[in-house]
Amino acid sequence: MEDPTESLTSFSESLFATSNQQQQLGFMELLGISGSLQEEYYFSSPFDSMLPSSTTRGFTPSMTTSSSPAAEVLNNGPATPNSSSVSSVSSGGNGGGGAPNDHEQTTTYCDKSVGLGDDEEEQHDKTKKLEPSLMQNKGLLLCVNIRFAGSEEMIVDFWGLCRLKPKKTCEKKKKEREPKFAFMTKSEVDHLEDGYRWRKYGQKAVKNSPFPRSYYRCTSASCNVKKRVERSFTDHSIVVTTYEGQHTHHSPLMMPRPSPLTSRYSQGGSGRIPAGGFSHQLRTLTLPSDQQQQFNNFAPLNCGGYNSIVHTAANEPSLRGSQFSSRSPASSASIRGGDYGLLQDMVPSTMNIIKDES
DNA sequence: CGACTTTGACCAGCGC
DNA sequence: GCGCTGGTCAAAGTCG
Repeated sequence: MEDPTESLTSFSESLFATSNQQQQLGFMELLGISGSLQEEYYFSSPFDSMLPSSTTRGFTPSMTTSSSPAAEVLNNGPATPNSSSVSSVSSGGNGGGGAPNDHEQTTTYCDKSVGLGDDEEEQHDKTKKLEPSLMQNKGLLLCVNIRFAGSEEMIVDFWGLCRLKPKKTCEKKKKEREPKFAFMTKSEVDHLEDGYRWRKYGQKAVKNSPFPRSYYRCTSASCNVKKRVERSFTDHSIVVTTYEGQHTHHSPLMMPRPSPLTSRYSQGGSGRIPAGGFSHQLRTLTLPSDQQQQFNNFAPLNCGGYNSIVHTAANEPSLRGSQFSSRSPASSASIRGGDYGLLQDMVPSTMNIIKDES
């Protein structure tokens, strides 16, 4: 059976890597991250998308495999206690010089569920009770591989960005919450070092999962950022980290290790977090024009100078049943400096975001 | 001794 | 109203 993580990774890559057009799209525009977001955003679980399409609102991928020298496998070495032991397939390009992969995946997405308009959504809600996880899965939008630096190479997958529309019945009741962003990380360690200091304040057993969920709070006095860490019950190697809120301070563990790549980004940074203060590299992402439009259609909000991308992709024929061929060697896109600064608020600072300049 | 983790208790939201 | 679940609190324990 195909590894669902890999398959979804493949999909996400293909989303960005299928065109020769070099249109660039800011990463945070893709994410729709902004400090003034009023809704909760999630990166949906890939496994939600693997659920039967009759109940899933995400893509329903089907896959084939074939050989491709352009693909690569990362981090096949033994696990280290503090690093990922598992890796998913990354797209081609230099990407750190991984070995060629054995197979390429061509992913076909029958995203009948993606693109539900609000009306359609409501109709859907009326007729079918959805699991909470499925509710989050209103469209797989984005998946980015991030690698840890050096020997602690790791792949982090950003899964589809979804908007969780609050139920109308509880709109008034629910207290306003900070925007949430979830990251799925293949890792053996639950609590990934992300440059900030966290204090664990709770742990709860999760329903339908043998793994407990841990609750952390940023130890900075004025910072009320929280994060939840739990393991995916469908793939125990995946750690789901959900961040809530935005840091009001710089990373206390930030170690300035400027590199040519990071210094480049530091020039265009937002100033939010000094780009040179991280050893990040950005893997460029390119979105073909039609797909960029697709992502732009996910962006009804324009907050803080960033066009957020979250939107139901209603009536988007470009994604319906579209077939993406991954491992395009021409894959690249850019994450602009300002977006990058915001990204660093979200992404563990020990991760390297691979910049693919091929 | 301070910072952090552990863990049981408590509370609120939600569905039935 | 009741029970389930998620989220948080706080006392106790651990560690450097």
